[in-house]
Amino acid sequence: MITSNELLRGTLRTIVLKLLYEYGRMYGYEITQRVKELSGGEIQLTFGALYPTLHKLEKEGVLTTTSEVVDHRSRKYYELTKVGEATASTKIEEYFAFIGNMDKIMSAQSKIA
Amino acid sequence: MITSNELLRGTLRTIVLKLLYEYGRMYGYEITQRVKELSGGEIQLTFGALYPTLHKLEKEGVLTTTSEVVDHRSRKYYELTKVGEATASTKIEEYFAFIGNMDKIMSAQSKIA
DNA sequence: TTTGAATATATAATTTTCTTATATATGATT
DNA sequence: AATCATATATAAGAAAATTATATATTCAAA
Repeated sequence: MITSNELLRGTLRTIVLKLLYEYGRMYGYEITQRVKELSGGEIQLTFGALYPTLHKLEKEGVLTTTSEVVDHRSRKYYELTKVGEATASTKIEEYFAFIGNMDKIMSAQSKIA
Repeated sequence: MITSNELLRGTLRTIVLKLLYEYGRMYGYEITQRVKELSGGEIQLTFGALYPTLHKLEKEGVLTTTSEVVDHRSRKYYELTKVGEATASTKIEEYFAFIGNMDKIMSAQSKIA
């Protein structure tokens, strides 16, 4: 299980934005569960990283929050703003571009079989 | 050009190990140039991140150094140790596994067209 | 001839980001 | 009664990266 793989560094914002872009409003716990589920249990976000990131994105105007009480437990839903949707869209594109470039490096071969 | 894309965070060790694994001994400047070349100019490593990483890997016994003077300029070559080769091999596998998992997240779709 | 670009390594200060630990609280299961 | 799952959050510390700076040589152009 990848919890603190160094490669996870730098991907948190991108993951959060992608999920909110795709699924609409979500709450923090839900985001961690969705990531776990989608990755077949391999990627597990930590709350200590997630919440500060969500709060930062809110402060930046990328997302807005609405609180609800469900089953006597409070939930805080996060949703992309209009600006946030554009941000997410850009980040998603940047992700695929970056992976394409990384792939060129990580698939490089000096010795041809 | 991706110089300080946040996605680059956490990939430096992996990139360095991959290049040394594939090309054998290289010097710091050469690593930055190879990365730039392989990525079509899109990924540019910074020295402030590269050298501390190389020194740390040396300290960990992952690589060894040999200094040479070429054209009156000193070069410090880095080479994987036997332990380092195993480390690199593992890291390379981990990279592809991680990307596979990220892909599941980044390709998720809620709305089927 | 001197200025700038390319080559080459390195460190220090600061900032950003993440990990780990901790706190709080409810509901369901054992 | 205890533990697991659900739910949010912060604080201390560590790790990693950015930005700035320093040093020095070679080569080409102005």
